[in-house]
Amino acid sequence: MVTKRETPDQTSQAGTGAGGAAPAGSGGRRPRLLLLDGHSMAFRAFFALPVEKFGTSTGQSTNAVYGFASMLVKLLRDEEPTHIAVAWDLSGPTFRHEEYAEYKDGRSDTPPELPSQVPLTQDLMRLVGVANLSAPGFEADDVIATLAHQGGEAGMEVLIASGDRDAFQLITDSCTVLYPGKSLSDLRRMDPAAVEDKYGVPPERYRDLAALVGEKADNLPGVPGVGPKTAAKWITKYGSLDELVAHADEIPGKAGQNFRDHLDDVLRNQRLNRLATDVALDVDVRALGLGEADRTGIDALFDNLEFASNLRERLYSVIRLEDGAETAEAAPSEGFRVDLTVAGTGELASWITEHAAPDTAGSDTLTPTAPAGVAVDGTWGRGTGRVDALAISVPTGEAVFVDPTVLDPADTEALAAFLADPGRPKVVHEYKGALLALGAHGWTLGGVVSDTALAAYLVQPGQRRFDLADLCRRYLGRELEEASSGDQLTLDLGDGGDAGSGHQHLLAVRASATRDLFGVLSAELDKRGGTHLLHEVELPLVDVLARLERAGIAADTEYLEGLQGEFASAARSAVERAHEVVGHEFNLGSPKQLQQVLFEELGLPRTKRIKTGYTTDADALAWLAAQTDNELPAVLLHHRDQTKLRTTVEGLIKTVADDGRIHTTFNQTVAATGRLSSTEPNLQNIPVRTDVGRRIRRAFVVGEGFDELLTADYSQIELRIMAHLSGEQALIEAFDSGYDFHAQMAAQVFDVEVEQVDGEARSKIKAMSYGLAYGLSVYGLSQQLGIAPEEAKRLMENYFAEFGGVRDYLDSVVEEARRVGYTETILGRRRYLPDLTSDNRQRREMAERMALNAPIQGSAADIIKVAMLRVDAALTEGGFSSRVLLQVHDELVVEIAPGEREEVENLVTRHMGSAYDLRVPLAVSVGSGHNWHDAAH
DNA sequence: GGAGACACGTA
DNA sequence: CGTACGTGTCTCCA
Repeated sequence: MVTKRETPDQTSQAGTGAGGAAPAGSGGRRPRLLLLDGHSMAFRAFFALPVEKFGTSTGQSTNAVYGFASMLVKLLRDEEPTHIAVAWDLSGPTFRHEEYAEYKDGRSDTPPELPSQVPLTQDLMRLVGVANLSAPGFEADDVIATLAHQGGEAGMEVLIASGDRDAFQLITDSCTVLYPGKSLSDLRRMDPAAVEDKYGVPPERYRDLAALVGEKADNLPGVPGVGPKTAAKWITKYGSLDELVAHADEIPGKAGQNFRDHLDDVLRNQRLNRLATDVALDVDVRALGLGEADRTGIDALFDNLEFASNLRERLYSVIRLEDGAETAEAAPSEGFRVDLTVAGTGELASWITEHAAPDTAGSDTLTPTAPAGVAVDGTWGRGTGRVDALAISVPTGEAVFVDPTVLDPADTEALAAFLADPGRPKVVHEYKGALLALGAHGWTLGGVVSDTALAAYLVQPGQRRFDLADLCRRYLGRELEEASSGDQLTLDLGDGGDAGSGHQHLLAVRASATRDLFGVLSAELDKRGGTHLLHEVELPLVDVLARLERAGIAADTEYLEGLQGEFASAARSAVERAHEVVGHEFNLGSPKQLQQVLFEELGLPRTKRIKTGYTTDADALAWLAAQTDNELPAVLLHHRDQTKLRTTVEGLIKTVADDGRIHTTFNQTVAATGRLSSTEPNLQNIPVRTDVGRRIRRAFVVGEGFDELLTADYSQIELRIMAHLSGEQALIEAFDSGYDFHAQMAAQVFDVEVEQVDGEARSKIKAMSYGLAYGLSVYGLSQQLGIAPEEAKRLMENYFAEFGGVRDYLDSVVEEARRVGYTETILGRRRYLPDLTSDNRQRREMAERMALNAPIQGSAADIIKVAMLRVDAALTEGGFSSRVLLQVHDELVVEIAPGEREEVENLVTRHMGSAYDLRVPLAVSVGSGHNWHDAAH
C-alpha cells in the first residue's frame, strides 16, 4: 500500500506567543508603529542563543545579530507594523547621570562578545530599511517614549519591544509593550490589564511602584524590605506615590520606618525613572514607514556573518525589497517538507523509474548539481554494518522510504542498480558508514557527488561535530528532530503503525535535509577553495577507507593472551613491591594516592605543579628516581609501563572479530589538520619506541591466503615539507645529498665535518628540527634535551644562523594566517584560527603554534592521502590481490598476496614517492615480514 | 552515569 | 612553556 502525505510547513506553525491576547490582525486601517529598544533586545538575543554556537570562522560572534534578526522577522510577520524604528543608547552620560552620578554604576558587565555585534545589528537594520535612532544625553527608552507619545497623538497604535521594564509606564490602551520572556520567540504582550494583573497597579502608577522597589540594574536602591507586593498595596491604598509620601507618617511597622528613612532615594528613583517624552529628534514619527531593503547589502552582510540561507529567506519574505514587490507570505518551501511514499512490495521499482532517472534527458532527472539525497538507517563500524531502512529524496521534494525486507526481486534489482549507478548522482551524509552498511547486504554505492559531513569538515575542520542535526542547525537554521516530532501521522499506513511511520518520515527528512545541505555546503566550500580537495581526495578516499576497515588486520590472539599474562604478572609484582616499600597498600593507579604517598608520607621533593597538586608523570618519576635512594619511583615507573602495555593488549584482544582480524575505524572528520584518526581500537598508537612495547607489534600478523606484511613509510616527511615550504636552500641540499639528514644539519650548525658529528650533537639538532614544526620554545627545548635554557637559546640561535629561511617561513606563516584568518596546506586545506587575534596571550600563542604546525602536518596528511588513492588504484588496475590494511600518518601497512611482493613493493614505493612534487625528494622506506614488527626496517 | 583530570601510547 | 590524536583509570558529582 502506498500512502502520501505532506509535512506542514514548520515555521508557519510557530506560535505567536501572545499570552492570551489576540495577535494583531492585518485588516486594520490604523497605522501601527513598532519601536524597538536596540540594546535591550540585543542583550536578550545574546543570552537567548549560545554564543559559542554562533560565530564566523574568523571569530566574530553573531548570536546577538542572529537572534535580533529572527526576532525582527517574527515581529514584522506577526505584528505587521506600518512604521518602525530602533532606538539605541549612546555611550556618553545622560541627563540621569547629571542628577545621580552613580546611575547604572556597577552594572553587571556586558559580555565581551556583545559590543562588536551592536554595529552589525545596526547595519542590518539600516539595510532592511529600519531607522536607527538615538539622541545625545538620552537613553533609548527616552527616544522610544518620545516617539510613542508622538505616535499616539498621530492616532497610531504603538508597540514597544523592550526588555526594560521602565517602558511599562508608557502602556496605554493604544500602546502595548512586548516584553521578552524566557526565549526569543516568547514576547509577552503587556497591556494595561497585563500590568495591573502582574503588579497590582495600573501602568501610570508603575513608576511609583518601581521607585519604591528600586532597580538594581540601574543602581537605584529602593526601600529595603519592600518588594512589588508591599509597594502595590501602599500605592493602591493611597492612590499614588505623592499621596503615599504625604501620609508617610501613617505607614506602620518596620517597612514604614524604612520608607521614611529612604524617602530621598524613592523620590530620586521616581524622578530618574520617568522617561522623557520631549526628546528632540530630527525625524517625524510619520516618516518612519518601513523603508526599502537593500538586498545586495543584506546578502553581503549575511555572507560575512556566515548566516544560513534560511534566515535570509525568512527575512526576505517579510520586508520590502528594492523591486517594490512585497513577498506576500513566507514561502511554503521553508522547513522540511517531504512528499513521502512508503514503498510496499512491488512498488519501489516503478517509483525509482519515475523519480530517479539517470542524468540523460527529461526534466525529473538527477544531475550532479541536483542529486538525490540518500539516507541509510542502520548500524556500521568495525568494517561492517547493517541496513534497517533507507530513504531517497529527489529534487522535486518527493521521497521514498524503503524497508529492505518487503522488496520483491524486481524492487531489489532496481534499488541495487540505482544505488550503484554512477550516472545517477547522489549525496550522502557519512558516506563511509553507508558504504559499510550497504556493503554488508551486497549493495554498493556509486555516483556519490558529495558527503555532507566531509564537506562541512573541509569548510570548518576545527568543528567538533558534524552530525546531520548539527549541520542543519548551523547551515540551514532548522531543527532536524522537531521536523518530525511535532508532526502527527494521521493517515493509516496499514503496515507500520504510528511508531514506524514517524520513523519513516524522519528518515525521509534526513535524506531531504542532506540534499538541502549539499547546496549550501557546496557553495560554501567553493568559496573557501576546498572543492578540489573534496572531489579529488576526501571523497574518493572514503571508498578506500571502507575497504581498509572491511579488510582489517589479522591478529595472533594466543600470542596476545600470552603477552597479557606476562604484563599482568609483571604489574602485580610491581604493586606488591611498591606496597612493601611503602609499608601499606595503596592504589598505584590513582595519581591522588600516589601524591599522598610520594610527597606527604615519604616526603620526597615536589615535582611540577598541576591542578590537583604535583605531577607523578613519567618525567617526574624518573627525576625522583635520580633524586633519591628510594626505590619507589622506579617501581612505579615499571608498574606504569607494564599496566599500560597490559591494557593496550587487553583492548586489542577485545576487538578481535570472528574472522580473527581487528577492524579499526578510520575517522576522516576529526583531526583539524587533515589527518585521519583511528578508533575502536586505535591502531595508530601501537607501541614502537621501546623493545617491550614493540613486542605487541608481533601480534599483527599476515592473514591466511597472504604471504607477508609490508610497511612503507615516508622518511622525515614533515621536515621535507618544511624544506619545501620554506625554500631554505641549506635544508633542500641536506635532503638532496641523500646522507643522514640530522647529521648533515648538525655538521653545519656546529661547523664540523659530517663524520665528526657525535650522537649527542645529532640528537640535539634532530630535536631542534622537529620541535620547530610544533612551535617549540627555548624553554621547551631545554626541558626536552635536559640542558640549560641558555644553552638551548644558543643552540636555537646557531641553528637559525644557518637556516634562517626556516625562521622566516615560520614567521610568515603566522603573519599571513593572522591576516587572512586561516592557514593552508599544499592542497588548499584550510584551518581557521580565530584566536590568532585574541587578546588573551595564552590563547593567541597557542593559536600561533597551531598555525605553524597546521600547514606542515596537514600537507603531510594531504600527501599520504593522495598516495593511498594512487596505491589503491594501481593495485586494482594491476589486478593485484594485495591490499592496504592500515595508515599510520606517514606509514602504510600492506598485506602481500603470494608472489606479489616485489611488484607491490615497487608500486607502493613509486606511488608514495611521487604523490606530490616537492622541492626535495619524498623518500620512502619499505620492509616486509611475517608480522608488523618484523616488517619494520 | 557522565564529566574532568591525569597519564601515556603514536606520528 | 611542542602539534595532532584515542583510551584507560580514577575521582567527583548528580
